[in-house]
Amino acid sequence: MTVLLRVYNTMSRSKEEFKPLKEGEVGIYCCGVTPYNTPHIGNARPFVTWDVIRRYFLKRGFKVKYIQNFTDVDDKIIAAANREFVTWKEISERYIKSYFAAMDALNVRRADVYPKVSETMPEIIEMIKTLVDKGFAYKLESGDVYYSVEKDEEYGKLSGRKLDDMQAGARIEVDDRKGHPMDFALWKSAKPGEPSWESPWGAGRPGWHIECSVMSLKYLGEKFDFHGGGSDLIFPHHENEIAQSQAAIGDNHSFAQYWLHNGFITIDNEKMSKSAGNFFTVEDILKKYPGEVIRFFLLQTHYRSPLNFSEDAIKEAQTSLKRLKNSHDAINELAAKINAGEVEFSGGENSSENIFAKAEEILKDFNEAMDDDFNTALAIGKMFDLSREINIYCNDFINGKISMTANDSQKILRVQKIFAEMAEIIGIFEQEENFGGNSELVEKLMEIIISIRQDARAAKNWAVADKIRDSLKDAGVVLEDTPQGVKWSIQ
RNA sequence: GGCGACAUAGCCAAGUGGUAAGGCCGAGGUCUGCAAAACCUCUAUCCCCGGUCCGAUUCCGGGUGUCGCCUCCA
Repeated sequence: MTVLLRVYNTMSRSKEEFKPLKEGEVGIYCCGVTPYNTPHIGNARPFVTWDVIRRYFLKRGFKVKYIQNFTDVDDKIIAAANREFVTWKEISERYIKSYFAAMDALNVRRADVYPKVSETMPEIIEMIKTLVDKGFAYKLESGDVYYSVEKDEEYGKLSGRKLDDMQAGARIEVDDRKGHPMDFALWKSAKPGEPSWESPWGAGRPGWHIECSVMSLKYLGEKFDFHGGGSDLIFPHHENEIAQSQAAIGDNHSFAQYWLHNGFITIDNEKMSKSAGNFFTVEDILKKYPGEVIRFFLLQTHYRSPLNFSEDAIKEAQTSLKRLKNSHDAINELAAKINAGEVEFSGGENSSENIFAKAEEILKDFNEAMDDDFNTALAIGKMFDLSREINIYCNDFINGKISMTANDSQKILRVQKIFAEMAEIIGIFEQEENFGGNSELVEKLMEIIISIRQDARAAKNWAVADKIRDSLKDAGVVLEDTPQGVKWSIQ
């Protein structure tokens, strides 16, 4: 297996050739969410990105192990619980559910494991103990345990900063009990009313960062291939993870080999964030647009680029996705006819030659685009190229301009497969259309309406025919009069 | 103050040392009872100034602008 795949590694700030640690296998750790409220579209971007990356590796024959955590013990969860007079567990469970609902809508496949902080306590305590024993961490009177950044010569290597250059305390008050202003908490002593776990340093809970070090080690080992997340996690989160993990393991080349970070979603070109209040939840967008459209919107831009969210932008994504969908439907219909033996073959023609050759070439280009740091924007562009070829062929065939031999039909089936393969990696056209209730009933009603309209058309009663079509359109149902009869679809 | 990213047509967005994918919108045409869908045609010298090079949008330097990280954050 020689896959020449290049990825942009934040650690080196350049594209590197991907070499799996184990031939044919990929281990991925993507930082998950802190479940304290419903996910917004910016939160969703890394998960859609990694979903595509995973699909691509699987398609290329890799065995993929994909881990994504839930940080279910956290200040904000506790704060939310206190506000609502419920337990932290209730809050985290509620928003984990809401997270999964959003991901299902976006057609994001489940990770292999979703470890939680609350279920990884013994291992977390174990690693902190190791860090204290090795002298990388120290305990305060209060029971808090801190990681000492000065003990780590390489601290700052991911984010490219030096301790001296950072303006610690510029925006937040420095806790002067700490040895160095940048030292960060591994273990926080329990305050009254907070959830806590027993530890060698007294009752408390883990600090942020340590959970990801522990969980990745637990499920992927000391070395694994990819670690991902949003760019805002580069510092301090991932920097601190590296510090902890490498100190604990005692090897500066352990932990993740490639660091991939996605750009932000913006609103009016400003970062979307919960604290700034300028966000759109996935749930809200879903009220107006299918999850597939949101997913497609995210993937039309390269994952490292910023992506500005707006109603117009998502509308455009919907329109262009429809274009691909039309081709998808057209080629599938033709393939179904071939498979059902409904296509009459005639000799002599070689109608599929052109589209077949182009499809194979486009698939190659598509894969090359994905090989180049998962360039979904380019890859999707290739899909549009094939889409045009499919439209031309299907139209010509339907209009009787061309015919097929048995050999052509096999090539057309291959073209259909190629288009489907690309769609599968992007993750579109996999969700059932929502008929908004009893689809059987809707089918029947539409049959009746269309038949009445056809009678009107036969009688050249255009006023009635057009009124039916226009009214349906207002209701979100589109009618198309084609040579093969009337087609309808829900907008 | 430190570090970093980006700047491509009306809009969105790829990309390459040898004059620039794709999508949306718009215009014209074909098809249609009219539409819709689809197809065809048309719409850019890539922020500014230097430098390297036979040649730069692509490399280097400077400038301007926008954004991000240095606090929780995807």
